Amino acid sequence: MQITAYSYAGCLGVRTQKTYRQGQILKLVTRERVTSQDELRRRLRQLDLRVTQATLSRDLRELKLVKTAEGYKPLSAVAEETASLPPLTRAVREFLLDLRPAQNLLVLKTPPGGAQPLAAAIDGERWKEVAGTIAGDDTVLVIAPHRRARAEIQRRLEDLIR
Amino acid sequence: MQITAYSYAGCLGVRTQKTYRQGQILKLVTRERVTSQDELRRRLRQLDLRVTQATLSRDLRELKLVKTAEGYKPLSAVAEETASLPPLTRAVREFLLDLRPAQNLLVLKTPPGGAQPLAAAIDGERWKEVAGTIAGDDTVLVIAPHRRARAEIQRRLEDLIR
DNA sequence: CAGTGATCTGCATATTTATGCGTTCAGGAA
DNA sequence: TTCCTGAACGCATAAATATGCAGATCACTG
Repeated sequence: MQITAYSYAGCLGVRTQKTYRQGQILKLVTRERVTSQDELRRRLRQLDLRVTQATLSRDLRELKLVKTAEGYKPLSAVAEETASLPPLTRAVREFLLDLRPAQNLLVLKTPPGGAQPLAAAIDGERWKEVAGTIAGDDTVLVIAPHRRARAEIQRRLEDLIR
Repeated sequence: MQITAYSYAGCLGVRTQKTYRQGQILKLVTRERVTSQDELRRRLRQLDLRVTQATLSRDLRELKLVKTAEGYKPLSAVAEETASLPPLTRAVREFLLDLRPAQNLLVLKTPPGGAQPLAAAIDGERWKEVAGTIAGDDTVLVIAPHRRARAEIQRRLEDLIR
């Protein structure tokens, strides 16, 4: 027996359907690909929820759903907290895919386009162990004066990963 | 000495500034709040990168940057893989904040509006241990026939968290 | 090199999203 | 009750974003 009593949304006064509607939006969006607010509006209409696009624009903002190439998606809580971290921490978590030492050098791998911002973030720290950085498209070369310094930089970066 | 040789973007032929530009976009966007493509266009112009809004629209898509109330943000790799996970896994990771047992019941806490989709996802599994679910706004009550079943459901949900 | 296909980009415009303002109504306070 | 106040919402439209198409340049290939 599935009880499945969705929506006792009426408990705050039947007038406002906002809470119930937003729940349905979340449900819809996590299940299927919805690529525009107007499409969402039509899907909701099938559930007897009639609202305008304007209202959906407001709902989506409140629910922190963002438009991606694959439709609206929740901006995970993880991604959010990210915004308040120090620049280097953010950059490392966002872009650093791989890290390999080579004598006094450190080779960092990132997704395409990620090298520039990662290198910028490292430069921003002004660590004295860093002689310089060279950033391509998906690779950053960090140059240290000697192996000992390289090891220290490596340790710090690895610490930031989690 | 900071070498900081950004941008040897010319390496594939000077003509295309795409790679370099996208690197700068990433850098800009992770550092400051950019709320529209036109604003981004103006910031880039200060770096001597002159492109139209149309190009930025394409860049942002390629870089998987999404528009949020606080400006454009990277859709973290984490959030992405999420899209391909089973519905219940997604729902749990996205919405489940807290989980507490009470005899044969399980009380799940979610952010506002998250209860409906989470309950729907649980229902979708059609587990025989689940007698039914009741979803409010930020709370789901999962009803099991007895404590043993509740423990099993709890175990499965906890497994999904990570 | 001439030819071919792929990529990048701008332009113009279609499509989509955001928002100022006005209305309605629920929930108090008096 | 009657009068507030604030939330929810639609309407109209402004603002922002996406895209079809065409021109330009590059990377190859023969």
